[in-house]
Amino acid sequence: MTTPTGSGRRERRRLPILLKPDELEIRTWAQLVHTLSRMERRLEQALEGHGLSIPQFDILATLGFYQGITQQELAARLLVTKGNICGMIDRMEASGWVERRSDPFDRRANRLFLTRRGKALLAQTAPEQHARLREIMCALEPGELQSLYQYLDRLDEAAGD
Amino acid sequence: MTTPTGSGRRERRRLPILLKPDELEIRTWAQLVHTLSRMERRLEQALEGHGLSIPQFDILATLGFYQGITQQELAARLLVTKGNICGMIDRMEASGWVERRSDPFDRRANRLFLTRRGKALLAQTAPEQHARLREIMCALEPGELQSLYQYLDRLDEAAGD
DNA sequence: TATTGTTATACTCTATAACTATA
DNA sequence: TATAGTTATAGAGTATAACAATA
Repeated sequence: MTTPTGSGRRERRRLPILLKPDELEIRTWAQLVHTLSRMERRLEQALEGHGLSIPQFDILATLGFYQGITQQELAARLLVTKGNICGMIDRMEASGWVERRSDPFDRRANRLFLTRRGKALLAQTAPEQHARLREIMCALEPGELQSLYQYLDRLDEAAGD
Repeated sequence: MTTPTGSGRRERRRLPILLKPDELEIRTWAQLVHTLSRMERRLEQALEGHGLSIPQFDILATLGFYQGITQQELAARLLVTKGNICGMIDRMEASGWVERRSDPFDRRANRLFLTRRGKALLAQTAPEQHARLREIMCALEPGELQSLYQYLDRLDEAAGD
């Protein structure tokens, strides 16, 4: 049951520490969450001037790279449900950034494409995001960045599916 | 303006790649997001049996470590607004996990404490979360984990405030 | 039958801004 | 005045489940 430090009957201590997250696994996890949160806030600042959220930018960038994928493929890639993607695409289509085209070979499926405006928006925001990322990431040497990438990749696989 | 690859006038190509995110900064960022997302989903599974969300668990764990902090201190630590924390604590107080106690020295402020049930819940969920984390993190050698932690810490600082 | 997408619904997290009570 | 917390409001993102159209 691992009752945490200080199961005490009185709570009058100055700073009763219940849980001491001194193990590296926990500290690294907490750091991962914290770092991503900070970086997201930084990246959001650049996007909100364009009326874009981070998930929307992710979709924009994904469609820029994989034009013509289906909604389900997009959902799988972004690790969200198809219902979620459907709503996201609704909003982004309404904004004129994305276009659904029915797949002629399988008329159940939609193929997703960026519109001209969507491409322009991506062309405008991606370099900004990239610049901000570079500003932050340059805290690491190239070799360290490479290691970081690999560590994350391995954790990703270990987190499995 | 850095128009991405394939500004083409026709869109008939098989897979027109607009953006090639081949720079390590971008790939690492994408990997960071993806890995965290996967790990969160894994950790959520363990929590939802207890009716806990990840943000709630974060609060539980933070209060376990820093009992008696104020709502604003908690907000700053979790990088969210005080209004947000207020609502979170409302819900968690209603669930009987957290207790507000008015600070006798500054009656504007609330000091936050885990209730007995909150402590019990933390004592139950933290080891589970820890076990899951260890399962994933053991994909890295101890030295690598240490490096990962430091890299993230440096990025965190670089992302500044 | 199985699959793609849509719709309906609901909930959590999040933010902002105006408000209160205390300092 | 300034600060801690509350309230009201709003919105995004997310999930689930039932449904339609197509395969």
